[in-house]
Amino acid sequence: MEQNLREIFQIFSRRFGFLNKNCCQAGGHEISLVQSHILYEIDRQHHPSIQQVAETLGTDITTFSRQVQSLVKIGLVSKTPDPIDRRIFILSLTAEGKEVADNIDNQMNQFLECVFSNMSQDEKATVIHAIHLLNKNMEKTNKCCTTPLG
Amino acid sequence: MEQNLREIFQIFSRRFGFLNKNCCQAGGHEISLVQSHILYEIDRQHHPSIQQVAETLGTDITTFSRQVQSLVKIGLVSKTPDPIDRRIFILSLTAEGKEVADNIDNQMNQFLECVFSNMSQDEKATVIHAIHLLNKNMEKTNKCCTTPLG
DNA sequence: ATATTTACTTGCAAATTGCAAGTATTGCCG
DNA sequence: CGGCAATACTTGCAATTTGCAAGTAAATAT
Repeated sequence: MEQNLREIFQIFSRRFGFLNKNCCQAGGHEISLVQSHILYEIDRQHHPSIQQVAETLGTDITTFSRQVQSLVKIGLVSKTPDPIDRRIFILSLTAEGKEVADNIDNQMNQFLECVFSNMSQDEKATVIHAIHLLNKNMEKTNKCCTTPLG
Repeated sequence: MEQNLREIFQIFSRRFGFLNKNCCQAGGHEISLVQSHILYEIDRQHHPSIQQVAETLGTDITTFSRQVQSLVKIGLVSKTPDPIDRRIFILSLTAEGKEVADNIDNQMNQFLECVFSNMSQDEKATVIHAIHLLNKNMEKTNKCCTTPLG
């Protein structure tokens, strides 16, 4: 029963990473994996600042600043100065950016549905419940271990 | 019940990625995330060739060739020509490399145990079972969806 | 015996990264 | 109010990482 915990997570995480990579072209835009993550996160958060998204993704702020610039240049993201605090830029997806993000999301979900299609309803529910459990507990465990999570 | 499947996986995968990143210095060697993945995979496979590991990790072979060179240079990996087919180089961890890989692995598992420590035995078993299910089904689903997994 | 394939390596040139140092705006404290 | 620190973001490098093209060397096919 006490197997190597890391191994099963490592394999799963790698495969999920491949999936993310493969779905990058889904929007017809050939964006990079990093850009895909950024689109995803801007879509998910409610009018986030540059700082917020950079931190969420664990990216250096200067690197992130440039990534955003490139996404603005290709017309997928727009930067709006915060009306209250003008040091801050609010990020949002353009119509085109939203479309790309949605296409990627659909393709991801489609693949995942496909993975689940070989499972019973019970198994599927179990898996979803398990991931929720993991997420909840990983969040709680931020300061538990010697190495803090970023 | 029908929530966004991708989301929960995306969050989990990202967090697990952070964990991997944070454990890179565990061996006292300050290696990069990519190097950590390579050490892990060399350790896991049984005397793999350069080609094999590159493919497993989804890395371009030329990039991978250079990554291996750097790991050889810092003394964590050794390249041995295959006695039967001399085009092939067999990869293995040096004693030091094995130690680094083990340290990282221990730290990863330690953190994961910590995450599980807030769960009941039943919950833990459920999660482990769920990840196994996922891995099994993701493997089966290679050619299922329109976008093939790498 | 020659051609093709396979495994791996190098030459670039482009893209990505992060630290240091910058600007601009806001908040703080006397 | 005025000056000083803090915050949000941007640019200047310089180093690293990346991948395609083109190479070498060994094995396999014809």
